[in-house]
Amino acid sequence: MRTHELNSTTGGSRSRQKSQSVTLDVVARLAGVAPATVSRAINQPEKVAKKTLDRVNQAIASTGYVPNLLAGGLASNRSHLVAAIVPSIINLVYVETIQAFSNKLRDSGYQVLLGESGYGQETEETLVATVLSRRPDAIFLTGIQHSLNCRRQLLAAGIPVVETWDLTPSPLDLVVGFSHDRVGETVAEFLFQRGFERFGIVSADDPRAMVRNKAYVNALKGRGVNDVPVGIVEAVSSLQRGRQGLANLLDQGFGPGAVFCSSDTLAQGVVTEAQSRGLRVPEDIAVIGFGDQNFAAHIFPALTTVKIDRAAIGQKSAQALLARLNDEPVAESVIDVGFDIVARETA
Amino acid sequence: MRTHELNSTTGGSRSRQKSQSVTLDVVARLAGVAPATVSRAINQPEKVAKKTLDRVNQAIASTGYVPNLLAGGLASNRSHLVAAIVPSIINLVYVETIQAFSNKLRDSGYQVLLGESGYGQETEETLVATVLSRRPDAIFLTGIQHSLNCRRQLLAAGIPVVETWDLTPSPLDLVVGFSHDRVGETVAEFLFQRGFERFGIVSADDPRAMVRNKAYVNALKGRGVNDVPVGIVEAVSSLQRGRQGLANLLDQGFGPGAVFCSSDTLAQGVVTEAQSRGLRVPEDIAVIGFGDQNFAAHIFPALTTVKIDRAAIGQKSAQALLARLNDEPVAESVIDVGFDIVARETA
DNA sequence: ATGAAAGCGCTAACAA
DNA sequence: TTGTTAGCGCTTTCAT
Repeated sequence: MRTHELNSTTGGSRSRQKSQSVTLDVVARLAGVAPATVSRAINQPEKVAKKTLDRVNQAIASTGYVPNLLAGGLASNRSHLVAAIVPSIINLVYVETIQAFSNKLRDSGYQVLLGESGYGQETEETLVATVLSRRPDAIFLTGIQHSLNCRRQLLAAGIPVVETWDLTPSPLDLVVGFSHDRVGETVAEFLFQRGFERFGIVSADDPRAMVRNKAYVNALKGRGVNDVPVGIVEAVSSLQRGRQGLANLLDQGFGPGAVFCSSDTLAQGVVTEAQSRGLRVPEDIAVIGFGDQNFAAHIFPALTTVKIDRAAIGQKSAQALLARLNDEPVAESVIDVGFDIVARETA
Repeated sequence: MRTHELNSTTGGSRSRQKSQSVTLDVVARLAGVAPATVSRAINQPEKVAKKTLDRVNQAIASTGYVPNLLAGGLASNRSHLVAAIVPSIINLVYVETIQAFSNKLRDSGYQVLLGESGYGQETEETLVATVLSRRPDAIFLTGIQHSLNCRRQLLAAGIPVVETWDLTPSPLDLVVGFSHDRVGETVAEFLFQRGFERFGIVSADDPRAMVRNKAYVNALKGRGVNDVPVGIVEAVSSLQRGRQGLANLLDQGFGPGAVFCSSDTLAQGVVTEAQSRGLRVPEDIAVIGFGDQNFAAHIFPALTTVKIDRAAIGQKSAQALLARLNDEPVAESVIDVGFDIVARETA
């Protein structure tokens, strides 16, 4: 028996509280109905006579009854929990997607269980197992690369799955994202059109960024640009790492030219480093970021970047999952949210 | 019966999967032992003979068994879930605390259920109820202000509670944080010592920031400074709002002087706005932030700020909660993590 | 519209 | 060390 003593509101006396002893049965007895009726009153009030409903609600209020969703989930085989796995919770970019996802699901009575996988497949696999033990009704994944074991577990769980932030013709179930290949190409094209002659990269070593970088380099190669110096930094972007990245590039003799960054944060670091060295942006160093985060439009000079509708990824993921959960037909299992280049002052 | 079809690894065939039908009993039968033994093998392996353990583990591996924690939690009255409620999940400052909290708890087999309350007591109350229905073993709260109903619910739940990011002599149960009053005073003192003569504030309208502001203004008053213009912006800090905040102050005729910001993000906005107007930092506008976020040391000029050990709040909260959960004596129920002023270039 | 009864998958005494 | 027996608190047919 676990009980704990909490200070009362007055901060004074300490008395033993029986832990959560108000159950459905207690409410039922108090309302003079069967437990099943209380259950219905809570979950399908339209199936209960108004008079009964009132009595039940009053009993609930007077007891302060809080349903036990562990029991409910076990009995109904629906946990009303949706798991979401992101590489990093301190990366705003993913959190904004999760926020939209979460809000949309909340409206339908689901709660989101958030997990942080880091940028490796192994930790993802472990996390998926952990999270599946809570029997979520559906699961949100970041990226489309998962270990074989992870795929198996997901398959065995028999729940709707949405993979996000990328695209593939053959998703596990559903996929909502955009093409990183096309981003890389489009950025190359954009910078080329702007008349830059030297091109560099400052990128985190995350897999999706690498895809963009590769496409960028290839597109440039197609334009006759063969030397594209790269400054790779560790996976969690920060302003500091952006500064290091540019310093690195400059050390490699990178002259006047444009730098494609794998995130706006890194881009901001590049701008900062340039400024602190007295280099002009964009004349000496032009910069294009990725993400169009909130600050992008407001730093000085304003950041040119690739705009990703992060909230849309969350919303559409929720929407698709909800359709699955309601056994509605899903119009399309591959949803492309696209991207745009927002030309501001840095490139 | 909810079953869903997922593409198999090969992306080809679509076959119905029975949803998670591997239970403890199946594993037990396969291993030729009683269900209880499998349970022990998983939860207290030291109480099981090595030979038996091996057989069980093999059965688990070959079936891909994933325990059902809803059932486990119901039976044992321990969900191995700890709820954490923060005002905003897109505010890095709180998320960093949660990350440390989460990591520490993971080591002891707990998973964190994260909830976002916004900056109001009502939504917090609703969220607490929602979250308690999952029967968490403990709960992490941000701030010390909660509605009466919320306090009641928490009390009734009978679980350990830690309030954070603030201090009070009479916590609900445990509190880990620092004194916002003292921050305000200390900042005033610091700026005064540096020889500034005019003082302003750019602040979000969140309650804890307001406490700091008030203490700052009072301390200044004690020094004979009576006019402290304030630029208040909406609760979610952003670079843009920082810029607006300074613009606002400047419109009020704020001359050369120092500005105390309620977050580093706002401070960065203030610096940016100053720069974009050709004002010198710190000569014309000096700035002190709050938080010492990762970027603070690396923006240009480097930000002077109040350093809060956010990870320590998370760790110590986890530690204290863990002690409660293990029925160990808790040395102190009020834990002050303190703060420091980091003098860099902006003030 | 409501009630009775069975059981979801697991853990926790207690026996053996 | 292992097995047996009861539930945990709910939802869900199936009756009524």
